[in-house]
Amino acid sequence: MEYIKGVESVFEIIAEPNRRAILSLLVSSQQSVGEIERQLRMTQPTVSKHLRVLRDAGFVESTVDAQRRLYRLKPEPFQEFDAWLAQFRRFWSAHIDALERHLDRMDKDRMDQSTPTKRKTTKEKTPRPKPRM
Amino acid sequence: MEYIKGVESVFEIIAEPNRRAILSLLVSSQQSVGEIERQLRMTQPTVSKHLRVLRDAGFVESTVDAQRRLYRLKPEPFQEFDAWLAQFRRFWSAHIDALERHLDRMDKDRMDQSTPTKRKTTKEKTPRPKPRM
DNA sequence: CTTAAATATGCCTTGACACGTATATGCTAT
DNA sequence: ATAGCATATACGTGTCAAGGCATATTTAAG
Repeated sequence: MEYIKGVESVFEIIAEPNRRAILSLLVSSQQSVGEIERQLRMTQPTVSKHLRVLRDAGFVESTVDAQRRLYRLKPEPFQEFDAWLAQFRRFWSAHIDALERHLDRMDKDRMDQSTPTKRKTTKEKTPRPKPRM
Repeated sequence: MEYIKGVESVFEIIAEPNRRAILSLLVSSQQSVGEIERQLRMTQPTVSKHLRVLRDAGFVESTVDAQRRLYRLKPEPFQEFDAWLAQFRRFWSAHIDALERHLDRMDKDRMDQSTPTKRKTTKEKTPRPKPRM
């Protein structure tokens, strides 16, 4: 008997690129495992495993069609993600055009917690670490 | 040689619970590393590392205030989530009040919304949906 | 029943990453 | 200069998920 392994959050589910690809594929219509496998060029076990994860998390559901399983989207987890995003939506939509150009420009003075001392133009010194590619 | 570490997508960034906590904390106002450390009860290196990841991904930016670094949100990455969610939004909103009829809706909706349906007439046999609730 | 097709699962290896501890760097005041 | 605080990074370690491969399960058909 198998019991539930990891109750992954919605965020962990969609962190996987292949799973996002599967979800995007299912937007148009339901698909069988084999169809997903061919369109996304993944091996069959990989597709099945991801679908298992997606189903356990409520992203998809399946019906049986002969030897195939047809998978289709379920809406609930997306709503959950949207709910999380909501707390930031107000923030970004307010700043979207004004702040965007401003930041793009360069870094500007942004000090309000004054410590009366000498500081260097309060410049964000983004160390620009290692350009990893 | 140097190992080139993974370029994490915005989805991988928010998969981490502590990072989501930091982001939520910054919604109200900018915070220093020490303030985040205390409020979220994380060790200082952990906070700094997560902030580093968040900054590299464009979720936050920082300014220098004496010995402190003040971190605040940046809006761009959140828009990316919103854009990704958009492809599912129409789908799920139609489901909210008609969950029980969703199997019927799918076929009909595909034609209504002019979805690029490239389905290959997968014949399905009466998908007897199991009553989920 | 046997075979074939489609899908699911188990085992294993590998690599990513998060954390803790220790240390380095940056910044300011004296 | 030196000290001291705030933050950043390096290194070692443990954990866990994703993929490959082999095999089990399911379903249909002969």
